[in-house]
Amino acid sequence: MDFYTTSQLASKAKVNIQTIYYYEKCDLIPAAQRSRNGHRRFLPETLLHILFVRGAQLLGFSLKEIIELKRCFFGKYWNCTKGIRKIRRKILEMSEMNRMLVKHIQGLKNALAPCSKQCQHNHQKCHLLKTFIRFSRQSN
Amino acid sequence: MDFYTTSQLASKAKVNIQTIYYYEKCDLIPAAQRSRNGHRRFLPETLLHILFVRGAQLLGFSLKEIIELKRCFFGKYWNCTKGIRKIRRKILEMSEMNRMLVKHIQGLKNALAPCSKQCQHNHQKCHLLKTFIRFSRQSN
DNA sequence: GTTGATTCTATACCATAGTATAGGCTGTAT
DNA sequence: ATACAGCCTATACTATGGTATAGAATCAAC
Repeated sequence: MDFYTTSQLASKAKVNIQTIYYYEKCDLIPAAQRSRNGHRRFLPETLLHILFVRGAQLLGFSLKEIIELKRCFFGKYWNCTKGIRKIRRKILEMSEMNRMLVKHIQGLKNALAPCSKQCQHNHQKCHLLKTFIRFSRQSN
Repeated sequence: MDFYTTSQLASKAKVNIQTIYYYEKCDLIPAAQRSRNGHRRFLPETLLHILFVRGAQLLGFSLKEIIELKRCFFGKYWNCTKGIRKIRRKILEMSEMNRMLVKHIQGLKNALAPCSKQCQHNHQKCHLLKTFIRFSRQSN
């Protein structure tokens, strides 16, 4: 059977070597076996674990959340139901983020509209400043 | 003329006292005058600066960006044109973020669809895992 | 005049997601 | 035998946006 050294794994996954150490320490990838000299020997499937982590990150999960997801999908016992529930929750969270983002974009556009036409150069009258300050009141 | 003490300003703005010190250090609010004993005396308008910062944060600007914005709108010379340009750039940035977010939400939903029907309990066949790993390849 | 509250500065600490560096050990080639 | 590459651990450092704490000075009330 063949194993990957740390640097082989890092280059295949296109991550920094330090990131491999970090992921192992955080239980994001299974701990490697060691050879007599203490060097790590990674199972080739570890690569998939790293890709899973990177994919999940891109999809918006934090490393903390990914550790939980991995327990569902790569743990001793599959617990897809639990994992799927977590993903569904994330989808709701992201939809809410999206709703806020759209609202903020619209808020900025609205703030800009009157300013572009003519600038009052007056703090009391400036629509832009008023919008920003108004925004600070509402955190919903 | 009346001034605010640090704690008065903090309570009016609904932020921590330490946050006031932090904002002053970072040039997010104008440095306060000091009384004989070295205690800060804030101009009442400083409150508006804090509200501006908080509003801009909620709208998606980082403190670093807000420092720049403040130079445009609260600096010695107004430079609205420059400020407006920065805001426009932010709008584009946020629209792009939004595009990605929508894509990620759709990606997650698609990944979940076949899984909900029947779980294969097999790493090679799992659509969910495949989706995550596929995502790790594409960072666009 | 003494207590307790407030203020000040400076430094350390929190989470997040790593990256960089120092110092030591191992392994191979010349 | 020695140089150099690679690997190891541990610690420090990066950025972001603050929060918490220690220790000193000062203020207000009784």
